[in-house]
Amino acid sequence: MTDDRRLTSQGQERKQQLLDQAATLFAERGYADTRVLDIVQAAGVAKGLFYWYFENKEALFRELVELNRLNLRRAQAEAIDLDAEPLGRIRQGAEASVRYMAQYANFFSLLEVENLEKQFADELRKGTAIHTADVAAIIRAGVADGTIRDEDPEVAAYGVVGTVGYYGHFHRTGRLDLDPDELAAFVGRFVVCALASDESIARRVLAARRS
Amino acid sequence: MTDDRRLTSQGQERKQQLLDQAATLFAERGYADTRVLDIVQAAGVAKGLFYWYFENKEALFRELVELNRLNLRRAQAEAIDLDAEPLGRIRQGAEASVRYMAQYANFFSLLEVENLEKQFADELRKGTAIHTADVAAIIRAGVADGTIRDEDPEVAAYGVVGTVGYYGHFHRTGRLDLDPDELAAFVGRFVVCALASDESIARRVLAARRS
DNA sequence: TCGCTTCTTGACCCGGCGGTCAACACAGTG
DNA sequence: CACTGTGTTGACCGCCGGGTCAAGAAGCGA
Repeated sequence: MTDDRRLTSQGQERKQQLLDQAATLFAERGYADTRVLDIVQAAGVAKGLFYWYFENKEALFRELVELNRLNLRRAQAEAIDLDAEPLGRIRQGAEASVRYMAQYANFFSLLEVENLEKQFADELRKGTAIHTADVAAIIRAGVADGTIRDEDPEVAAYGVVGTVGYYGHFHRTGRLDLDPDELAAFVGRFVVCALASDESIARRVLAARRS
Repeated sequence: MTDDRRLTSQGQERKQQLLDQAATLFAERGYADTRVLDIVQAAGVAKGLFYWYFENKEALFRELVELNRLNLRRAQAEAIDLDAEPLGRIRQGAEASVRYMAQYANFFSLLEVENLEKQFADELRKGTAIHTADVAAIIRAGVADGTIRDEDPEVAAYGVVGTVGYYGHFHRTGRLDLDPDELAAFVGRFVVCALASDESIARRVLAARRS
């Protein structure tokens, strides 16, 4: 199994190059329309080399998705102030996600990935499920403290995850020509207003700044 | 061109059968993983018959997407009371869309389709673009009359379209086990709260009933 | 220099899938 | 019944893309 392969630093660089090129191409064309040949040509290497580093096309894709998921999660964790109130945390996480997706436009949102290939659906839903569960836990706390409308936290969490995913998608596909920070701020307002139990709470949360 | 073919009633039934079977399979497996052979086997006919009715697999898919788009649009138009205030219309359209998608689970939301195949992307965005423009026009009126928060109507419209699309997707893929009417009502609340300029307006709109 | 390991190449293989089309069946009409 | 048009069949074809692997190159350490 290529996963257990010990690579020299040169090997690691080569592998990363393939991953980078693949990420760009998958984002541009989708998984199905990106051939292994396209990836290796973009990297300037021969086709057989691909299989030294990856078991197959699918394995490379899964590795990319997992990397993306972990990086997104890290960006969210870094942006979220654990001492903030629940709705503030929702806002921070949503804004961070939008920024992350704008910055790494060659990685696509989890929901886009989820839709792309049915063969990956069950496993790829893992990212969405984890993110949704995180958001739901925060919403539950917000409902309990009265700052978030009394809705089912699981259901509401899908609204946050979906909003982030869609705005990432529209931005990446060129239909929203906004500065990433502007877009992140808009998405933050959207989800805060959607969830806040009244407008004074929404106003307070949106006025909060984190440095 | 098979589009100009005059079909007997028998031919029309056969063609519809193929479309129906294809819709189900595309929804279950995606376009790429659904072969022409799968479709004709599901319909109980021979493979060559497919090409009597459709130029190719792609043509069938495009026809399905167009049918779906028109039907969704019709469902929205029927649900929207033109005399209602803007935010109420937004709510009605969103709820109708969610209901439509729950009812026709073998047709998928426009945004899902959009993501599926890059080869169709430009044309398939037509549905999203039309829907978004409709919603934006309503939002613009709502911003003008002060009932909708002062945001860019185009940007906000993507939030409505995206929310509907995502909730349709989660419901269809079994992660939201809600009655369609319940789900529609939730989505209606979500978008109304996200957009309303203050909570008394949100309350008024959500209290409104249309028989 | 030699031996071993890692990395790289590209011609080739093969299975799968979209699409073809000659032959045939069926239905309707004069 | 003969003719015409519509509808149907399935063996076959060709192309494409994922994957293979023997041969060779490069790198490293003794």
